[in-house]
Amino acid sequence: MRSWGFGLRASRVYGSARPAVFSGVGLWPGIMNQENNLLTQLSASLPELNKSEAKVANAILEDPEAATRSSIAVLAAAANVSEPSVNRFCKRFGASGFPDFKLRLARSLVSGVRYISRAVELDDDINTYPRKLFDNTITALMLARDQLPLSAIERAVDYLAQARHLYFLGLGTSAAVAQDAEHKFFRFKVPVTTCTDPLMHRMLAAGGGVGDVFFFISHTGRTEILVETAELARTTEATVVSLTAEGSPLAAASHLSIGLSVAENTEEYLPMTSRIVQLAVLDVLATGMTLRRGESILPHLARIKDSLKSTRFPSGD
Amino acid sequence: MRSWGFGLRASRVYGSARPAVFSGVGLWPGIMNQENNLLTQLSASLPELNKSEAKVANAILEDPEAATRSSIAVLAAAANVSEPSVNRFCKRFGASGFPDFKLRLARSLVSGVRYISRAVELDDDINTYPRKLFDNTITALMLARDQLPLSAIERAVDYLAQARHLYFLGLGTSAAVAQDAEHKFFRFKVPVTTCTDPLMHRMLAAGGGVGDVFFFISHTGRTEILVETAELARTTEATVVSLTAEGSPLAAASHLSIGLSVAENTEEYLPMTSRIVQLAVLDVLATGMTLRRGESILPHLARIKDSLKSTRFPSGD
DNA sequence: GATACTATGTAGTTTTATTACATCTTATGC
DNA sequence: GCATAAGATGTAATAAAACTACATAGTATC
Repeated sequence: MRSWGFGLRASRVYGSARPAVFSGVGLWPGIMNQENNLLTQLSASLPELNKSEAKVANAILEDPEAATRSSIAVLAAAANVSEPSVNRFCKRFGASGFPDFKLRLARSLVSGVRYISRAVELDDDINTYPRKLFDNTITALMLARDQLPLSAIERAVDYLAQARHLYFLGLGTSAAVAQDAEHKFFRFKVPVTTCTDPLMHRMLAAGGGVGDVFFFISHTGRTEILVETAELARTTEATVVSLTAEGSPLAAASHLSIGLSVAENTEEYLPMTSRIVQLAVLDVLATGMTLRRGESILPHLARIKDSLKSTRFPSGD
Repeated sequence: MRSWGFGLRASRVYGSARPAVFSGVGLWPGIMNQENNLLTQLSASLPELNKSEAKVANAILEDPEAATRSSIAVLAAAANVSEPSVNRFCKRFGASGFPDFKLRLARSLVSGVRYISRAVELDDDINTYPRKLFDNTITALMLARDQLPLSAIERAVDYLAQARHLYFLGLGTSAAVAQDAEHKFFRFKVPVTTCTDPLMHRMLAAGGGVGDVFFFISHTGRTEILVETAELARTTEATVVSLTAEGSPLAAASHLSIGLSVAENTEEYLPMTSRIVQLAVLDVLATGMTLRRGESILPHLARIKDSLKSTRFPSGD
């Protein structure tokens, strides 16, 4: 018998039934993450299933919505298996039977990420591709959330909170992320510098001193000029922090690296999910800084926010 | 007979059945808002129901979770009514029968608790606040995904695809979003201009002509200078598109508005979720444009992507 | 108080799901 | 390469659940 890949194995003590693939219980009702989403489980355990079970799984993945409305007979016919096979399939996934399984499936469909194969196809239309893209982004965020290097984040907040001058440096798509960071961190009464000129980067890095924090942002972590700038900054008294791919040259060049492992679909031509995850992490850092500063910073933040009021048309609410 | 409060009345033409209390159909399955949440409906129509139906409704409201797991017999017993009464009850609420009703109920339960945003508290620690922030972002994306104004998006893609020159204009946090958009849309061989200087905005807008598309990005849609610029652009032959709050002055000033209703937590001092949703929508637009251009654009996109290779340290994979 | 209509329940029917068991398939040891 | 055993899958019978037609009880109205 094959191993299950999650450390579960068949125990032959209690009878001849195969082990449940998953019997996960939600944290609390309504909150779903990738791990307890039925569809995700289904496609994840696809290779571990035997022939007829795989047929059922595929039939469900094909049109999960329809599956929730079908009777066991209809689904069995769609999958080309017998009704008991469907029933066994349901039990393997922790359900008490087919109706229970349908219920779980229905729940997963609501909050879950619908499409398992998420690449946009050339013949997708307006009803499919926006959803796929959102689902990809959501999935990436869920993944990142669950793999967040919390200790690195905590240390990064330490550095940021103590910084006398912040530099956010990024190129290409990451330049926009750096700009966003600037718009966030200037609120903490720290001078923030962002720029996209790599020569300027070098000069800033060369002039780094105590209290300066150079924060590098790069999806790949392999852009030569950026890595060189980071190395240059490290020869000074400044602190070098990076938000980049785990184990990349840029990460190696930094005092502290917040390692992300966002798998940007290599088939995609447009950078999508990685920068959104970066932004979310920067939100975390900025919030961490707010918490570090304590209540005293709140009036200051409020003042900054209110300063924009007079530039706006009054709103109804 | 009393009126139902939604303009529905009993029509005695087609037989003696009482009218359905609600036969709302979601845009597509999985989309729920307060109005078509079954529990909300249930308690709302409680006074309109007759005795046994009210008993059933109460039994369900008492423990909706249990109701989704019960058989019709169990629920009938719990409500002290007969099974057909439960069945009729289900049909009155638009379901095809009891199983269908349970399915809808299960979905409602998920979506009911789903849209709770969890605010960060001052005493949150590293184990709680990053997760809260990610969850809030994910929730915002799910909400946006489910309320995406698809027809507006489709029309926006039309405009963008036909544009001879694109201008992405935004201020503050939205400036970073505009910059990101520039980094995406230049790939389609269209001249793209972004800038953050409002005087420059005005001059650009004043010079708008046929084929120019001004794309305004603003969370509130109420920033005066931006709205004025949009109005100015509209006096020219250019097309004005906006990605902003539904029903805002900026939306009104535009030929086409992609209306978002991201409820940025007003207690928050840092802009967070709104810009991420904006970015995701821009991803959708860029993808829509790719699809519109068809296969022929792919080599071009690949060339642009490959152009960066030589700037990077070689990677293992 | 009779009438007509609505509401609710009973009993039977149909549909759906589950179980027990038989058959076929696949892996393994000799 | 065959025998054996374990597993996988289907068949058929059974049980459970849901639904329908119809009967009866309740209620409002004249």
